[in-house]
Amino acid sequence: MPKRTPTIRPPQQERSRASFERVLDAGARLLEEEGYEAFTLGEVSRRAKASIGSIYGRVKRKDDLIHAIHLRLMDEMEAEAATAIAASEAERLPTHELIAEAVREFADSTRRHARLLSVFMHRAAVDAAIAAAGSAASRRVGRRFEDLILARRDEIVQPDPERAVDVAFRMVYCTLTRQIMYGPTFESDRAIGWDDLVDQLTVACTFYLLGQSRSDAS
Amino acid sequence: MPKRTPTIRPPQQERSRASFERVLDAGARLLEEEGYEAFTLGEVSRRAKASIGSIYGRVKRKDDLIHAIHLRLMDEMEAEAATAIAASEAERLPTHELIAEAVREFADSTRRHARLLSVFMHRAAVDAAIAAAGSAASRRVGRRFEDLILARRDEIVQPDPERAVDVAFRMVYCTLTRQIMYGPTFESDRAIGWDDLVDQLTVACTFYLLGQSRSDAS
Amino acid sequence: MPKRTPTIRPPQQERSRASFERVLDAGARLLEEEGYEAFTLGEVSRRAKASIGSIYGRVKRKDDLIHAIHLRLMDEMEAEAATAIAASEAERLPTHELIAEAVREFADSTRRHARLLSVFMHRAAVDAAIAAAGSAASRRVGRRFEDLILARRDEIVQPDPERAVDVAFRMVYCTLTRQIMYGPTFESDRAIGWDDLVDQLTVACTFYLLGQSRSDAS
Amino acid sequence: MPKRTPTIRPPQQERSRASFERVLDAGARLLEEEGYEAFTLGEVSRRAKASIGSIYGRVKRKDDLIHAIHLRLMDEMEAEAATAIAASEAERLPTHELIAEAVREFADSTRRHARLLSVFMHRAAVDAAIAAAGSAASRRVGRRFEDLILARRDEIVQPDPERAVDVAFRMVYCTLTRQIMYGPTFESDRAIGWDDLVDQLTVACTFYLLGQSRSDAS
DNA sequence: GATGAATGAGGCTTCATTCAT
DNA sequence: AATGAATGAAGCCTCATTCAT
Repeated sequence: MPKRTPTIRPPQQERSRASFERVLDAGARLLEEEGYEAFTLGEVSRRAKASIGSIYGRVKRKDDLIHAIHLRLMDEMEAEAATAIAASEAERLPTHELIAEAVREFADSTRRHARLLSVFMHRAAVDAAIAAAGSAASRRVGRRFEDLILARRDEIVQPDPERAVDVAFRMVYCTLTRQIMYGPTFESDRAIGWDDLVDQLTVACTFYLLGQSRSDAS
Repeated sequence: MPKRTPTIRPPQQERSRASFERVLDAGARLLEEEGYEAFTLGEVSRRAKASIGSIYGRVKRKDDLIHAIHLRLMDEMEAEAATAIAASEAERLPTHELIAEAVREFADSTRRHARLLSVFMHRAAVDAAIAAAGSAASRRVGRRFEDLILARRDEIVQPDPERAVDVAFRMVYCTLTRQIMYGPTFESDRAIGWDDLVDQLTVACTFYLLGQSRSDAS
Repeated sequence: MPKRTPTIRPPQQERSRASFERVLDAGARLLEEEGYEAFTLGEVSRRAKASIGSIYGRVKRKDDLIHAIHLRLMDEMEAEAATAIAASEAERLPTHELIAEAVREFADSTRRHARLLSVFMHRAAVDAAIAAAGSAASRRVGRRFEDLILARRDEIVQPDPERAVDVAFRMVYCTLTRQIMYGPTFESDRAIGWDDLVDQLTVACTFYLLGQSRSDAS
Repeated sequence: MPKRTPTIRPPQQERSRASFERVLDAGARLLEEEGYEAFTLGEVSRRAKASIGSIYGRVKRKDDLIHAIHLRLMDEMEAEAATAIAASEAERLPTHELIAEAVREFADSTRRHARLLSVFMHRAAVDAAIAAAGSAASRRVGRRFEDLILARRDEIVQPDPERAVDVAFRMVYCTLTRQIMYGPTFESDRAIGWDDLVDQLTVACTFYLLGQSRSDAS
């Protein structure tokens, strides 16, 4: 578990750790509530009741503060994913239920952090550091998802199981993250509910990976 | 065909029309090449060899210029989609080939306009007018896609064919647009090629919509 | 006479030329009166009655404004030197009077621009562009001084006349510029008057270049 | 020997003295290596491994720290000058060799401390305390130089020997300090070497003070 | 005394928008 | 209508100095 926060000067007094924690919290809430364009140091400073100068005591530039908030989120989501996957593995479920569970866990975590995640994903288009960290976190989650299902490789009907599992993960990942980025009616008139969409993604993955017969139950 | 450009003052003279056309072209290229943050009126004016004042003669504010460029792109992409769908309908293909063709046409159009589309999609998160226009265009394309396939409704194995076709469109739309926004290795380590991904999305849709048996051919 | 002002965007309207001229004047006076540390864009803008933004319409950054003021000064001083040297050449004076005249002309010009020149000389220690431009101007003046006297090369008693004339110019240049940079009592308790110092430098040069005998008159 | 350090609170404990000594050393090196603009208390503190607070325990404000460093340098250079002059006096040299020796000693000392000295000279333009202390030190050195040579007053050919020796000192002082402040090619294209320049200054002084005949040897 | 975190004034720079010509 | 210069509101960032621990 390597430390990945080189852009932050660690505080050397307890008092300041708490203050910077307030800054990170205020910054995250500000991003959630008002979006990136409203994320000015003046506003962060106002909300966190910490001077601009004290923020610059911890980070070298504004972007580094964003990165710090991002890393916190990525770490939190990864921990959630790890816990969920470990739980699923322990249960010895039939494969189609394993897929359903994995998709649902991922969906829940994504939805829980929807607003903040969405801001960072947009930021990733422009900020290489966020793109790199976000991509790395996604890939780690993706690897876990794929390993979990590849443990049942012999049930997969596609000729290249690795590729198929990868495509399945992408479909789930991209469809769900798009919903949180633009809402449920961006690309279609149908206002499909979140749970309904998650179910259908599960069905689609099951058909695609396992073939029709295995999912007769659903 | 509703008038969707209320924010632009139509030019009175031919010479102005040409000049504003240059502005739209230069703006589009600037967005493609340098992204939204570099899109300043000063730079647009420089590239289009048109004065800032003359731009303000056509639009009330900077965002309206972005909107005008966006609308042009949406119109162009919709026209492409309409042509493609009409061609597919005329061919009387077997359903799984129809799906493959529809997915491929959509993918081609998306890819052709990748850079510019990507900028506008990010803008949509922050600019309600772009979100609305982008969503409307996507929905029109989605409706066409879904109607095309729903013409074969009785071949669909899912209990709610409308919903299933909708989910299928979303999976294709979201997975492909995400690739153009973040590249092929954002969410996964596997560097899957564009064509390969398009193929696999087709397979996944076919399995999901038609069940395993119908797609034995692929 | 090459144009040496690449850092300034030339105004394209007459009105703006006048405004920028006011900015240069106000900037020069501010430097003279308050020195470099007080040279803030806010103060320049206030004195020139021109907005900060309008200054940035002409220069890319604050330093470029300083450079523009510097170049104006260098050009003016060079023109003065050229005129003076031309006049001295025309007179066909005996060599020791020629030296006296050249030294005096240089001294007058230096003294006339003392305050501003002093600011720029200090700036040269830190700003490479000013050092380069200041050095180039000094060298052009030095070359003229040296050529003027080397026209009488056969009267020079030192074994390497070029070097001797060069050293003479340096002694005059350095001693006089130091007086304007730090005043007449920095390096010595004796409060020597400017004219007296200029005279003595002339005598020293004459003894050094021509030997004792030629300067018996002084 | 007047007390010239009123702005520094003397340390009460031995440990503090050592710590403040480290601050002075680090500050001097920082000025030498990076110049005045990089001289921030944060950086001094970092280099000296002493807290900012502890620096403020010794000095009332940042400038006072600069002054302390400056005084140390002035004291050191004066001690060097005193030693050198005493040695020259003891030797009973012919006058022109005495001049040569005095000039050379001064040149050596100046050159040894070039970087730091240069920073302080520029600072003197803006900081009156540095100007005063620097001027006082220069004047003490100048007085020694002049007294040394005025001991041979009857060999001086100029009508006002005091003034002539003063001018000679100024020429040497100003020409050499300018070389260390701006380098050997600022005011002239000719790249004259340091030793060569020192020699020629000696020759010039000798001609000026003693007349041509006495320096035939050189 | 020592520490270093916190403060906040102040400087530079950008750019959408206005407006005189 | 067209031009592009002028405006001024923000925003970022630095650092001398203070002060709680």
